[in-house]
Amino acid sequence: MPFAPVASGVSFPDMEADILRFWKDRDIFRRSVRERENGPIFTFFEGPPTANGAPGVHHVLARVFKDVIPRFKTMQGYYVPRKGGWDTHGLPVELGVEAELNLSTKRDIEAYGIAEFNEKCKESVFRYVQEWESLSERIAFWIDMDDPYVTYSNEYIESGWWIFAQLWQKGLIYQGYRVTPHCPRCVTSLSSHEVALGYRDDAEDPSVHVKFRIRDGEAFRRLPGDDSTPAFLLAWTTTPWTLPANTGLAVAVGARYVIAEGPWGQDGGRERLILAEALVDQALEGPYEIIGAVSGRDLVGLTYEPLFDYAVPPGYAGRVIAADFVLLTEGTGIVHIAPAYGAEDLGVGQAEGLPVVHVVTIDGTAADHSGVAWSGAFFKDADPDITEDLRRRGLLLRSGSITHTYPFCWRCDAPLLYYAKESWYIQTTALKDRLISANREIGWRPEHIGEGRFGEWLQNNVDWALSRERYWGTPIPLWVCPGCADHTAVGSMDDLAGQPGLAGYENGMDLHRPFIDGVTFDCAACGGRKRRVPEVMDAWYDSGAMPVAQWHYPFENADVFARQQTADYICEGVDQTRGWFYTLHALAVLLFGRPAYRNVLSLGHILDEAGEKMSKSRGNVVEPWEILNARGADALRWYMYTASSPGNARRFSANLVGDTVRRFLLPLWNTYSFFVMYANVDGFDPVSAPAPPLSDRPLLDRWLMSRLQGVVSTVTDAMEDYGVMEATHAIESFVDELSTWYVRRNRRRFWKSDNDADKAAAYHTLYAALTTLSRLLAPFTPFIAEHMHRNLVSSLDGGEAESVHLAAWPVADEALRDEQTEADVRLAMRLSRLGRATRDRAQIKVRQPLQEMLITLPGRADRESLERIRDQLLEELNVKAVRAVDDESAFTSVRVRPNLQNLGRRLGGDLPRLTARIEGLSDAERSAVAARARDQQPQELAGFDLSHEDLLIDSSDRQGYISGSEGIYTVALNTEITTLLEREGVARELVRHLQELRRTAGLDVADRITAYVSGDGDGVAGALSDFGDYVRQETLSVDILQTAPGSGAATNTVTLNEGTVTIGVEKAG
RNA sequence: GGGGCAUUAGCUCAGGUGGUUAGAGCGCAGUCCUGAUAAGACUGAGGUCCCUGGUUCGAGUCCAGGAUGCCCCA
Repeated sequence: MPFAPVASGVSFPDMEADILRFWKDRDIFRRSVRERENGPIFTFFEGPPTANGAPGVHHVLARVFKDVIPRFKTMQGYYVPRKGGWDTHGLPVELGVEAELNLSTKRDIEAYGIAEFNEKCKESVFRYVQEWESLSERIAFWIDMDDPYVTYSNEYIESGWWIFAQLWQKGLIYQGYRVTPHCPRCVTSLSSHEVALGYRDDAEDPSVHVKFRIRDGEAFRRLPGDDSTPAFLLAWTTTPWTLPANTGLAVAVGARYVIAEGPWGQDGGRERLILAEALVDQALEGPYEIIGAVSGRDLVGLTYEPLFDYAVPPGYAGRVIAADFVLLTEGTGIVHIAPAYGAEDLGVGQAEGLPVVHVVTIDGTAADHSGVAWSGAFFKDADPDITEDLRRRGLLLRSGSITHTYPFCWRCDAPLLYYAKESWYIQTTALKDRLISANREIGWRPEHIGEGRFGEWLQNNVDWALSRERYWGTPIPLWVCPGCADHTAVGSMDDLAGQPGLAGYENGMDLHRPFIDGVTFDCAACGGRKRRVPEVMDAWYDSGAMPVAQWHYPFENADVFARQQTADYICEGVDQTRGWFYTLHALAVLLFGRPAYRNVLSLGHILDEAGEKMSKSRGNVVEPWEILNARGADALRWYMYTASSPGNARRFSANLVGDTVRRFLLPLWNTYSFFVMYANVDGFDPVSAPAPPLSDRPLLDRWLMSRLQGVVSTVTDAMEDYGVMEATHAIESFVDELSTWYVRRNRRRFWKSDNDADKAAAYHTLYAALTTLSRLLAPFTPFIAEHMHRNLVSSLDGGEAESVHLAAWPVADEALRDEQTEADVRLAMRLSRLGRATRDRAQIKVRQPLQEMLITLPGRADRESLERIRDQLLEELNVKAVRAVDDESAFTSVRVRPNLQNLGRRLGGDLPRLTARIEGLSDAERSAVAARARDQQPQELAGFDLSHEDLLIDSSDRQGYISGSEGIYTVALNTEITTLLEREGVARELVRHLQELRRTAGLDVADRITAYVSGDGDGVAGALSDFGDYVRQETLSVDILQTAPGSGAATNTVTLNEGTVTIGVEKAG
């Protein structure tokens, strides 16, 4: 037997386990990479996961898409090294450990000990590494996990330091403020995720309208109204405690503002208030008059008296600035800006040069100022005092309270505040233009991310705040002198080791906090002692540093880095747009002036069946192992590739993967199993058996080979454009046609007893399709592809690759393309479908032969096609003849009747004259009349003027025919069943029942038998007298006895032609 | 509040550059075929292509506005 038997019932998970063992034993992954070492390089970057949680099905999505492109490129001959990695730093890791140790504040952590805390973090990040590795292996995500990069390693950190020093030298690092959500009780910043946990919809806060007095000056005097009437800018806020920190007011330049005058002074004196026209009715009450209007643009530059002067710089004048976030739907259209307490405030404040003024300390209490009543009060508790103070001074127009959404700490329930802290920044805005132009060199899938989500993000680029006042991260390598504030950016360990007066440093020491904090050295400028700044890097910095740091560049691997510094392909979830996709891009552009990757596939999220995001807290996470154990990795992979465009969010459930098995994998496997079964019976050897030239093979063989080339080229083109879904859909429809048309139509060629050229052609054709398919499938369903390849190709003599993953990607042979043949077969399939539908309607089963099928074929090309596919139609539809006709008149007749309801009353006794005329119409006349009527044209008949409503037109199948149509094609079956046809039908029924019995009796397909047929009804006898030879031949019967079955025979009773018949089979001789 | 995406059959989703009759799988109903057999095939029912306008000879597709959902950012 040339091939190992392939059972049609298969357990994909078991099969895959065998393949996994084979890959491991024969080191296939490593070899697939190494054997291409001299090919052109194709660089893949792994966006590393954090192994402090178990991988879910969404990780499978990312990993199978990461996997498929490198596999494809490898087969195309590229060298595709795939270095794995682990992301290990960051706040989520710290939070996990905090929860475990029951710590809730930074004070707690420091009391616990930074060294011990970081040790716990380090332990936690590999807690699930085993799980990640085994899942990756199980889904056949091929990545080098033996030598991964680990972001906490000293080497990785050192490369990060080098990058930082580079940026420092380019002058791209500076210190500024950054606003973060802050919990005053825990004294810690919260991540956005944590903030989201604590929103409350029913938070009650003050709502106050306050008046900022405009300073005298040129702009003031240009305002409408009397200069002697004081003028104020009216602003609204829900956080009175931030008012002492106000340093600006923002307006919308495009909006109209009005000057209202009314008795708002302390003693009822007249005052002017400026506010947005659209909000006058909302904001003002009581008598007032509008005395003029100005545009927002005109207000910009006005200066005003601060409400409080104790915190702002001495003599400070507030300034009106423009901002695009000013709303005209609530408030006054003039927004109070306190840069220390709002991200937008800080952003616009920095752009406009407003000072950052703090009036609250880090633990949430109002800063001490002499003479300030609320000194030391909790910030929220200061609101009434501040409001009252403003009222006393006549600076409050209204006060009340509102209920709105406000965030609270998810741990301790304290109200959060947005708080500006000193932070280190990378000045990405300095290279904004290059960031944008470099983005145009990147191929985005889906395309819209590049222009949309990512492009917009770059357009609105703000500097990257990269420091965190945390513990478990890459320490910022910046040492500062407390005396003269001189900074040293350390770019390597050698750099550090070479500093003058170094203390606390040891070779090979852990570079993390707290150890690195103890390293000090002398300040060259003033002789002071330089200490490291306390912050660590944002963990995103680690991720963006990965192209450099994974190789410990520039300290090692300069050659490797030179070849692999730009990725040809990366792939992650769409949530990485402003994460990894951005940090990679930013650092590469800043350091090297070029993009970090050429192509990026951004994946949509996986939702549950109800369209809800999967999350642990919702409890709707699908466990990947359940699916893998039940259906296998190929099924899950194929599902991921085919189910939806990869960039779209997709609803997921385990059932859908089961559909994949039924729809695709099983038909594929059955086709493969079919081939092996017969090839083994016949001892077919693809190497030694002569292959008839393709031109000598039957139409369907040429069709299949042509289709195959088409699929190869479609899949190749799609994959080169990262169109995984398009590629897999093309394969899917090919497999469908292979299984439901080629194999089904050609079964007989495989099991007939002649070992002729026709059979050889069939074997070679199907063999070529299956082996090419195995290579096309290799990147997508690596297991089944491997099984097919190992069994069909590697098993042969002749040095073929022992793994499909070491084989070459197929190249389409255009010479085998044959458009005409493909069109022929398309027509055959279409007409067959139509014929079957018509039989269905006629209630005549396919096993009953019919005399003739007529087909209307309008075009000459189709008529020529018909000649080539006639045999297929005869067999497929079980008719004796197929005939093309010009139109439907051969099998339908048009009927024209007078509409008696209309005509009866009108014509009365003349009616019979018309009726006679209509009945006497010739076929041609009748058609013409019907055509005019259908066209809603009036016409004259037998002297009567008739509208189209006076005639009833319908058509019906002619006696003995039944027809059906689809598009431009109509077929009609001659339904007359002659005695001979009926007998042939019975014979075929008999054959089927005997075959069925053969199988249930466990006979081999090659066994010869004696058959018994007995029972009432003479249909059987008639059928056997006319078609006995046929029955014998089909069932391999030596003899058919019309008697009760012998005692050794397997028997069955069947209903045949409405009679009950007993049949039996028995192995002959 | 800003940006992005999605909305097509009961469900999950396809539908380059506008073009004859909008498709697939699942599910449902009914058949068929079977020397691939615990497979397979076919047919049928099922559609306001989210809504409203516009451009066009022609719109599921392009444009504008709106609705709903999801994501990112505030």
